Amino acid sequence: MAKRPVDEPVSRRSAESGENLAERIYAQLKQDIFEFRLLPGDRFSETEIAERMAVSRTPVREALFRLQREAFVDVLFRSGWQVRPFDFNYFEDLYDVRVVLETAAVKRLCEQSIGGDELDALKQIWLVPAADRLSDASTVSALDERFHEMLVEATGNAEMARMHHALTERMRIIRRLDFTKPPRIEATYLEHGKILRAVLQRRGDQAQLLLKTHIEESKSEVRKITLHMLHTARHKSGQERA
Amino acid sequence: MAKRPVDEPVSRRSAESGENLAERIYAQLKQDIFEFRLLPGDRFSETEIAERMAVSRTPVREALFRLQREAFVDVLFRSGWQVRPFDFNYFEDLYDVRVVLETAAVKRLCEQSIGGDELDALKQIWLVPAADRLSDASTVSALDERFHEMLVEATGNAEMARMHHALTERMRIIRRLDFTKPPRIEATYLEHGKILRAVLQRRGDQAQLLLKTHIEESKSEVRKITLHMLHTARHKSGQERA
DNA sequence: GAGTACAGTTATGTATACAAGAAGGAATAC
DNA sequence: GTATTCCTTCTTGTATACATAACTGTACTC
Repeated sequence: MAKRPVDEPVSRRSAESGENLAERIYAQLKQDIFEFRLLPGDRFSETEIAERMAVSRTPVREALFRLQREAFVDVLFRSGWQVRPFDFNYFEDLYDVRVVLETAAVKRLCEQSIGGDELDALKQIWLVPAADRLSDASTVSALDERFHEMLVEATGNAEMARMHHALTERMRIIRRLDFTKPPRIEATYLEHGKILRAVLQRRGDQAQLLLKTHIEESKSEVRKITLHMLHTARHKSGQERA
Repeated sequence: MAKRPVDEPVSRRSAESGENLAERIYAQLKQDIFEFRLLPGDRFSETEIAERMAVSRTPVREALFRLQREAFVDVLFRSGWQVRPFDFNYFEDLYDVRVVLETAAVKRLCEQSIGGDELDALKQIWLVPAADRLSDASTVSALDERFHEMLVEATGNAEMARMHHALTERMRIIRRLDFTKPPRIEATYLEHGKILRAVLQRRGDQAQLLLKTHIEESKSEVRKITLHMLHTARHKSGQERA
């Protein structure tokens, strides 16, 4: 698409790292939030970010506005920016929206017998012998995200998939904390397997119930463990900085 | 060049309307799209908008990026901006998402007997004698939007309401075209009344079915009439410009 | 006459300059 | 010691300058 110039003196840098600065800074900041280098409640200024990333304020502002729209940060009128503080009600609402979207998706999958490709792909990952299961927390966490996203994608509704993906991104920060303990990973394999089998057998009601229970379990787990995990993360991040 | 606004002092206006320029330009551009002063497929540049609104490119770009994220416009790499062309599959997907969110909402309203205040307010509007009904297309169109939004808001899930509101905004351009004919208005009163009564009687299944049918009817109506309406709107807008 | 090369125009992306207001600290009055 | 006032500093919002690449039309070559 983008035509390559014959010689590449300056355009090499932009080609390497994501086409434009604003995009790169957006991704970097989001990663900083996900990995608790920027903590909920932390305040910072545009200049500060710009200097750290060695760019001007322009792309930084563009990235920040995008993060603001996605509810990761708030701008305080002429008084800097802030990583949005934890709000459990907010996350619980998001979990409920996920229940709505995903149960609607599996209902459609069962009733219309569609999404064969996506379901096959999921089988390869989740319906495997116990010995073949993965155990790395961050890997399983990513697979978990994909499991739920693909259920929605399988319906073929691109806009619903897009909205669900946005939800997933917004919840990642809190969902990661849920995957630090092996029992949680094991339970995930068990429950995803059950849901998947129900969908493959086109048992809509059962699939919906299993899925709803599964998500609401995560929801309650999260509320239990988050405060402690956040403090740990905060501490660890503090050490890394020093 | 853009230093001195022709119509009004820019500082006064910003104090009056919304504190900052980017917000104002965002609203103005969105309105231009809704009212077909900017037509799907139209191309324009940042400078062009900036000069017309008598501001610099900075707030214009901010507004455009927001509109881009909300799927109203596309940026063509170093080749200007474009009002997103009509895509019926896209709008159909949005209608389906609305079905999912709103049926889930009324289900919850019926099962948990919540949202009394919102339902009361809706009663005042939709369950009135035929003589008291409104007939102005744009008024009824706005009330129609609020009807569906309030069903979702009544569940108390702020994030679901926010997502639904975003959907409503994205669909407004096409939904307006649906309300130009009196029969459509009458049908809306009838169907909203039925849905509302079912919800008030906590008959969940019936309410869901009525709502689903109601939305899908709009969806099919829209696909039928849009092309013609769009041409009319394009013509009218051309006359206004000349 | 057709195709290609080249330069001028114009687009967005990025950096920088400037404006206005909020926050915080120091100094002063009591 | 306490409260208040002013001033410095730092913040975001906006305007402008500059960089780079794509498009377009023209002139030239074959």
